[in-house]
Amino acid sequence: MGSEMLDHAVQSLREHGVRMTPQRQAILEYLVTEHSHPTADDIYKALAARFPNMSVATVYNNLRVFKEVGLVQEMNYGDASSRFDFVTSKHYHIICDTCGKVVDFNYPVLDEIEAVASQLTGFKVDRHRLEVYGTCPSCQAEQSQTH
Amino acid sequence: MGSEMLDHAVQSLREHGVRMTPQRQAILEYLVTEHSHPTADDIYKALAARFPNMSVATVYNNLRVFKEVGLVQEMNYGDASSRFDFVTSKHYHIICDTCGKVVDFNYPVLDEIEAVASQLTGFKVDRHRLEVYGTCPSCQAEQSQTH
DNA sequence: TCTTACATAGTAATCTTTATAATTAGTGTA
DNA sequence: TACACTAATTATAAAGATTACTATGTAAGA
Repeated sequence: MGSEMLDHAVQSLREHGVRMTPQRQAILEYLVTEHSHPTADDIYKALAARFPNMSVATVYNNLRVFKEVGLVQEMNYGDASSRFDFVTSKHYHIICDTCGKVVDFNYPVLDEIEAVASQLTGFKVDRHRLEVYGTCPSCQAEQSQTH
Repeated sequence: MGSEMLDHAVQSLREHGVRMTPQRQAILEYLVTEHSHPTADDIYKALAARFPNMSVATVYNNLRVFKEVGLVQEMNYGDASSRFDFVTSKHYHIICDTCGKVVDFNYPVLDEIEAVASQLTGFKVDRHRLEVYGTCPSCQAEQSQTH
Protein backbone atom coordinates (compact mmCIF):
# COMPACT_ATOMS: atom_id res chain seq x y z
CA MET A 1 0.00 0.00 0.00
CA GLY A 2 2.32 2.68 1.27
CA SER A 3 5.23 0.97 -0.44
CA GLU A 4 3.72 1.67 -3.82
CA MET A 5 3.77 5.38 -3.15
CA LEU A 6 7.24 5.04 -1.76
CA ASP A 7 8.49 3.21 -4.85
CA HIS A 8 6.95 5.83 -7.05
CA ALA A 9 8.60 8.57 -5.05
CA VAL A 10 12.02 6.89 -5.21
CA GLN A 11 11.67 6.44 -8.95
CA SER A 12 10.67 10.07 -9.32
CA LEU A 13 13.76 11.11 -7.42
CA ARG A 14 16.03 8.91 -9.55
CA GLU A 15 14.60 10.46 -12.68
CA HIS A 16 15.67 13.81 -11.28
CA GLY A 17 19.20 12.51 -10.73
CA VAL A 18 18.84 12.39 -6.97
CA ARG A 19 20.88 9.71 -5.23
CA MET A 20 19.34 7.45 -2.65
CA THR A 21 20.94 7.35 0.76
CA PRO A 22 19.76 5.59 3.91
CA GLN A 23 18.90 8.90 5.56
CA ARG A 24 17.00 10.10 2.53
CA GLN A 25 15.14 6.82 2.30
CA ALA A 26 14.21 6.99 5.96
CA ILE A 27 12.93 10.55 5.76
CA LEU A 28 10.88 9.66 2.73
CA GLU A 29 9.47 6.56 4.43
CA TYR A 30 8.55 8.59 7.45
CA LEU A 31 6.66 11.11 5.34
CA VAL A 32 4.84 8.40 3.41
CA THR A 33 3.88 6.14 6.30
CA GLU A 34 3.10 8.74 8.93
CA HIS A 35 -0.01 10.54 7.84
CA SER A 36 0.83 13.42 10.12
CA HIS A 37 2.21 16.74 8.94
CA PRO A 38 5.55 16.76 10.71
CA THR A 39 7.97 19.60 11.28
CA ALA A 40 11.63 19.17 10.38
CA ASP A 41 12.34 18.63 14.05
CA ASP A 42 9.65 15.93 14.33
CA ILE A 43 11.37 14.00 11.59
CA TYR A 44 14.78 14.57 13.11
CA LYS A 45 13.67 13.23 16.48
CA ALA A 46 11.75 10.32 15.02
CA LEU A 47 14.83 9.08 13.17
CA ALA A 48 17.35 9.87 15.90
CA ALA A 49 17.30 6.27 17.15
CA ARG A 50 18.12 4.80 13.75
CA PHE A 51 20.55 7.57 12.74
CA PRO A 52 22.21 8.90 15.89
CA ASN A 53 24.68 10.93 13.85
CA MET A 54 22.22 12.47 11.46
CA SER A 55 22.38 16.25 11.19
CA VAL A 56 19.35 18.53 11.27
CA ALA A 57 20.72 20.05 8.11
CA THR A 58 20.24 16.71 6.39
CA VAL A 59 16.55 16.79 7.20
CA TYR A 60 16.23 20.28 5.82
CA ASN A 61 18.30 19.47 2.75
CA ASN A 62 16.15 16.49 1.94
CA LEU A 63 12.91 18.30 2.50
CA ARG A 64 14.12 20.94 0.09
CA VAL A 65 14.98 18.29 -2.49
CA PHE A 66 11.60 16.60 -2.06
CA LYS A 67 9.92 19.96 -2.46
CA GLU A 68 11.82 20.70 -5.66
CA VAL A 69 10.78 17.36 -7.12
CA GLY A 70 7.20 18.07 -6.03
CA LEU A 71 6.86 15.17 -3.63
CA VAL A 72 6.36 17.32 -0.61
CA GLN A 73 4.49 20.50 0.17
CA GLU A 74 5.73 22.98 2.76
CA MET A 75 3.23 24.73 4.97
CA ASN A 76 3.93 27.58 7.32
CA TYR A 77 1.51 28.64 10.01
CA GLY A 78 2.40 31.88 11.68
CA ASP A 79 5.18 31.70 14.18
CA ALA A 80 5.69 27.98 14.44
CA SER A 81 7.95 25.76 12.38
CA SER A 82 7.08 24.76 8.86
CA ARG A 83 5.21 21.53 8.41
CA PHE A 84 5.70 19.13 5.55
CA ASP A 85 3.05 17.15 3.77
CA PHE A 86 3.67 14.27 1.41
CA VAL A 87 1.63 15.12 -1.66
CA THR A 88 -0.76 12.35 -2.61
CA SER A 89 -3.62 14.18 -4.24
CA LYS A 90 -5.10 17.64 -4.21
CA HIS A 91 -6.68 18.48 -0.91
CA TYR A 92 -7.01 21.33 1.54
CA HIS A 93 -6.10 21.49 5.21
CA ILE A 94 -8.03 22.29 8.35
CA ILE A 95 -5.91 23.24 11.35
CA CYS A 96 -6.74 23.12 15.06
CA ASP A 97 -5.97 26.39 16.83
CA THR A 98 -5.62 24.59 20.14
CA CYS A 99 -3.39 21.59 19.49
CA GLY A 100 -2.08 22.36 16.01
CA LYS A 101 -3.36 19.14 14.46
CA VAL A 102 -3.69 19.25 10.67
CA VAL A 103 -6.40 17.25 8.92
CA ASP A 104 -6.96 16.89 5.18
CA PHE A 105 -10.30 17.43 3.55
CA ASN A 106 -11.44 17.30 -0.03
CA TYR A 107 -13.13 20.13 -1.84
CA PRO A 108 -13.33 20.94 -5.52
CA VAL A 109 -10.31 22.99 -6.52
CA LEU A 110 -11.11 26.67 -6.63
CA ASP A 111 -10.04 27.48 -10.16
CA GLU A 112 -12.42 30.39 -10.45
CA ILE A 113 -10.84 32.44 -7.70
CA GLU A 114 -7.51 32.30 -9.49
CA ALA A 115 -9.09 33.65 -12.67
CA VAL A 116 -10.89 36.40 -10.78
CA ALA A 117 -7.80 37.44 -8.87
CA SER A 118 -5.79 37.52 -12.08
CA GLN A 119 -8.33 39.70 -13.81
CA LEU A 120 -8.63 42.12 -10.90
CA THR A 121 -4.93 42.54 -10.21
CA GLY A 122 -3.10 41.80 -13.47
CA PHE A 123 -1.03 39.13 -11.75
CA LYS A 124 -0.04 36.02 -13.66
CA VAL A 125 -1.44 33.45 -11.24
CA ASP A 126 0.48 30.33 -10.37
CA ARG A 127 -1.39 28.73 -7.48
CA HIS A 128 -3.44 29.42 -4.40
CA ARG A 129 -3.47 28.36 -0.81
CA LEU A 130 -6.51 27.81 1.32
CA GLU A 131 -6.72 26.71 4.91
CA VAL A 132 -9.53 26.49 7.40
CA TYR A 133 -8.96 27.06 11.12
CA GLY A 134 -10.95 25.97 14.11
CA THR A 135 -11.08 23.47 16.96
CA CYS A 136 -10.74 19.74 16.41
CA PRO A 137 -13.24 17.29 17.96
CA SER A 138 -10.95 16.14 20.78
CA CYS A 139 -10.07 19.69 21.81
CA GLN A 140 -13.76 20.57 21.72
CA ALA A 141 -14.44 17.68 24.08
CA GLU A 142 -11.71 18.79 26.46
CA GLN A 143 -12.94 22.36 26.47
CA SER A 144 -16.52 21.37 27.24
CA GLN A 145 -15.28 19.16 30.11
CA THR A 146 -13.26 21.96 31.66
CA HIS A 147 -16.16 24.36 31.77
CA MET B 1 -10.48 59.88 5.70
CA GLY B 2 -7.82 57.74 7.30
CA SER B 3 -8.28 59.59 10.56
CA GLU B 4 -11.76 58.19 10.96
CA MET B 5 -10.39 54.68 10.89
CA LEU B 6 -7.63 55.75 13.21
CA ASP B 7 -10.06 57.26 15.71
CA HIS B 8 -12.13 54.13 15.62
CA ALA B 9 -9.05 52.03 16.24
CA VAL B 10 -7.92 54.17 19.18
CA GLN B 11 -11.38 54.00 20.70
CA SER B 12 -11.41 50.24 20.25
CA LEU B 13 -8.08 50.01 22.04
CA ARG B 14 -9.29 52.18 24.92
CA GLU B 15 -12.31 49.97 25.33
CA HIS B 16 -9.92 47.10 25.77
CA GLY B 17 -8.05 48.98 28.47
CA VAL B 18 -5.03 49.63 26.29
CA ARG B 19 -3.14 52.85 27.00
CA MET B 20 -2.12 55.21 24.25
CA THR B 21 1.54 56.06 23.91
CA PRO B 22 3.28 58.08 21.21
CA GLN B 23 4.97 54.97 19.86
CA ARG B 24 1.73 53.03 19.82
CA GLN B 25 -0.03 55.90 18.12
CA ALA B 26 2.67 56.13 15.50
CA ILE B 27 2.65 52.42 14.72
CA LEU B 28 -1.10 52.51 14.40
CA GLU B 29 -0.98 55.55 12.14
CA TYR B 30 1.59 53.89 9.96
CA LEU B 31 -0.58 50.82 9.55
CA VAL B 32 -3.66 52.88 8.75
CA THR B 33 -2.13 55.37 6.35
CA GLU B 34 0.30 53.10 4.52
CA HIS B 35 -1.71 50.70 2.48
CA SER B 36 1.21 48.36 2.27
CA HIS B 37 1.56 45.16 4.26
CA PRO B 38 4.67 45.94 6.28
CA THR B 39 6.90 43.65 8.28
CA ALA B 40 7.77 44.52 11.87
CA ASP B 41 11.12 45.72 10.61
CA ASP B 42 9.53 47.94 7.95
CA ILE B 43 7.60 49.70 10.68
CA TYR B 44 10.63 49.93 12.91
CA LYS B 45 12.70 51.56 10.16
CA ALA B 46 9.92 53.87 9.06
CA LEU B 47 9.57 55.29 12.55
CA ALA B 48 13.27 55.36 13.41
CA ALA B 49 13.54 59.05 12.51
CA ARG B 50 10.72 60.08 14.84
CA PHE B 51 11.63 57.62 17.59
CA PRO B 52 15.39 57.06 17.52
CA ASN B 53 15.25 55.16 20.79
CA MET B 54 12.36 52.91 19.99
CA SER B 55 12.98 49.22 20.52
CA VAL B 56 12.11 46.51 18.01
CA ALA B 57 10.40 44.76 20.88
CA THR B 58 7.99 47.67 21.13
CA VAL B 59 6.93 47.15 17.55
CA TYR B 60 6.33 43.47 18.18
CA ASN B 61 4.53 44.13 21.44
CA ASN B 62 2.18 46.57 19.81
CA LEU B 63 1.50 44.38 16.83
CA ARG B 64 0.56 41.63 19.26
CA VAL B 65 -1.78 43.97 21.12
CA PHE B 66 -3.39 45.13 17.87
CA LYS B 67 -3.83 41.54 16.82
CA GLU B 68 -5.49 40.64 20.11
CA VAL B 69 -7.94 43.50 19.71
CA GLY B 70 -8.58 42.40 16.13
CA LEU B 71 -7.31 45.56 14.45
CA VAL B 72 -4.50 43.83 12.65
CA GLN B 73 -4.07 40.55 10.87
CA GLU B 74 -0.77 38.71 10.82
CA MET B 75 0.29 36.92 7.68
CA ASN B 76 3.21 34.58 7.44
CA TYR B 77 4.60 33.44 4.12
CA GLY B 78 7.07 30.63 4.43
CA ASP B 79 10.51 31.66 5.48
CA ALA B 80 10.24 35.42 5.38
CA SER B 81 9.11 37.76 8.14
CA SER B 82 5.49 38.09 9.06
CA ARG B 83 3.53 40.87 7.45
CA PHE B 84 0.80 42.88 9.15
CA ASP B 85 -2.38 44.11 7.60
CA PHE B 86 -4.69 46.68 9.11
CA VAL B 87 -8.12 45.11 8.90
CA THR B 88 -10.57 47.36 7.09
CA SER B 89 -12.96 45.02 5.38
CA LYS B 90 -12.99 41.43 4.28
CA HIS B 91 -10.67 40.82 1.38
CA TYR B 92 -8.18 38.27 0.15
CA HIS B 93 -4.54 38.68 -0.79
CA ILE B 94 -2.54 37.94 -3.90
CA ILE B 95 1.21 37.70 -3.41
CA CYS B 96 4.03 38.10 -5.93
CA ASP B 97 6.52 35.22 -5.81
CA THR B 98 9.24 37.42 -7.25
CA CYS B 99 9.14 40.67 -5.27
CA GLY B 100 6.85 39.74 -2.39
CA LYS B 101 4.34 42.49 -3.06
CA VAL B 102 0.92 41.91 -1.51
CA VAL B 103 -2.23 43.21 -3.21
CA ASP B 104 -5.77 43.04 -1.93
CA PHE B 105 -8.63 41.78 -4.02
CA ASN B 106 -12.29 41.30 -3.33
CA TYR B 107 -14.15 38.05 -3.72
CA PRO B 108 -17.32 36.81 -2.09
CA VAL B 109 -16.45 35.25 1.23
CA LEU B 110 -16.24 31.49 0.96
CA ASP B 111 -18.70 30.50 3.67
CA GLU B 112 -19.50 27.22 2.02
CA ILE B 113 -16.04 25.80 2.31
CA GLU B 114 -16.13 26.34 6.07
CA ALA B 115 -19.37 24.43 6.34
CA VAL B 116 -18.08 21.60 4.18
CA ALA B 117 -14.83 21.34 6.10
CA SER B 118 -16.71 21.31 9.39
CA GLN B 119 -19.02 18.56 8.24
CA LEU B 120 -16.20 16.42 6.88
CA THR B 121 -13.84 16.73 9.83
CA GLY B 122 -15.97 17.47 12.86
CA PHE B 123 -14.00 20.64 13.56
CA LYS B 124 -15.72 23.67 14.98
CA VAL B 125 -14.70 26.17 12.32
CA ASP B 126 -13.57 29.64 13.24
CA ARG B 127 -12.18 31.15 10.04
CA HIS B 128 -10.31 30.41 6.87
CA ARG B 129 -7.36 31.82 5.04
CA LEU B 130 -7.01 32.05 1.30
CA GLU B 131 -4.15 33.45 -0.70
CA VAL B 132 -3.32 33.46 -4.38
CA TYR B 133 0.29 33.41 -5.58
CA GLY B 134 1.79 34.48 -8.88
CA THR B 135 3.76 37.23 -10.58
CA CYS B 136 2.79 40.88 -10.38
CA PRO B 137 2.54 43.03 -13.53
CA SER B 138 5.83 44.87 -12.99
CA CYS B 139 7.77 41.66 -12.38
CA GLN B 140 6.16 40.18 -15.48
CA ALA B 141 7.39 43.18 -17.47
CA GLU B 142 10.91 42.82 -16.12
CA GLN B 143 11.00 39.13 -16.89
CA SER B 144 9.85 39.58 -20.46
CA GLN B 145 12.49 42.30 -21.01
CA THR B 146 15.30 40.09 -19.75
CA HIS B 147 14.48 37.24 -22.10
C1' DT C 1 -0.61 65.71 42.35
C1' DC C 2 -0.09 60.88 43.48
C1' DT C 3 -0.28 56.23 42.62
C1' DT C 4 -0.29 52.12 40.16
C1' DA C 5 -0.14 49.24 36.62
C1' DC C 6 1.04 49.07 32.02
C1' DA C 7 4.53 50.32 28.27
C1' DT C 8 9.13 50.97 26.71
C1' DA C 9 14.10 50.37 25.99
C1' DG C 10 17.85 47.67 25.91
C1' DT C 11 19.65 43.48 25.72
C1' DA C 12 20.02 38.61 26.02
C1' DA C 13 18.23 34.47 24.63
C1' DT C 14 15.58 31.23 21.84
C1' DC C 15 14.15 29.05 17.86
C1' DT C 16 14.16 27.92 13.06
C1' DT C 17 16.65 27.68 9.08
C1' DT C 18 20.71 28.31 6.09
C1' DA C 19 25.70 28.49 4.93
C1' DT C 20 30.16 26.52 4.93
C1' DA C 21 33.85 23.24 4.79
C1' DA C 22 35.60 18.81 5.35
C1' DT C 23 34.52 14.05 5.09
C1' DT C 24 31.87 10.22 3.42
C1' DA C 25 29.53 7.48 0.23
C1' DG C 26 26.36 6.62 -4.14
C1' DT C 27 26.59 5.37 -8.93
C1' DG C 28 28.16 4.81 -13.56
C1' DT C 29 32.03 3.06 -16.05
C1' DA C 30 36.27 0.55 -17.09
C1' DT D 1 35.25 -5.39 -8.63
C1' DA D 2 37.81 -1.17 -8.39
C1' DC D 3 37.96 3.73 -9.70
C1' DA D 4 36.62 8.26 -10.21
C1' DC D 5 33.39 11.78 -10.03
C1' DT D 6 30.19 14.24 -7.72
C1' DA D 7 26.51 14.56 -4.64
C1' DA D 8 25.22 13.88 0.26
C1' DT D 9 26.24 14.04 5.01
C1' DT D 10 28.06 15.78 9.26
C1' DA D 11 29.31 19.24 12.34
C1' DT D 12 29.34 23.68 13.33
C1' DA D 13 28.79 28.48 12.77
C1' DA D 14 25.87 32.01 11.49
C1' DA D 15 21.83 34.51 10.19
C1' DG D 16 17.34 36.21 10.91
C1' DA D 17 13.00 36.69 13.30
C1' DT D 18 10.79 36.77 17.45
C1' DT D 19 10.37 36.46 22.48
C1' DA D 20 11.84 36.93 27.38
C1' DC D 21 13.39 39.70 30.94
C1' DT D 22 14.40 43.66 33.91
C1' DA D 23 14.87 48.26 35.10
C1' DT D 24 13.02 52.56 33.98
C1' DG D 25 9.51 55.59 32.37
C1' DT D 26 4.86 57.19 31.73
C1' DA D 27 -0.42 57.20 30.85
C1' DA D 28 -4.57 57.72 33.23
C1' DG D 29 -7.71 57.61 36.95
C1' DA D 30 -8.45 58.92 42.07
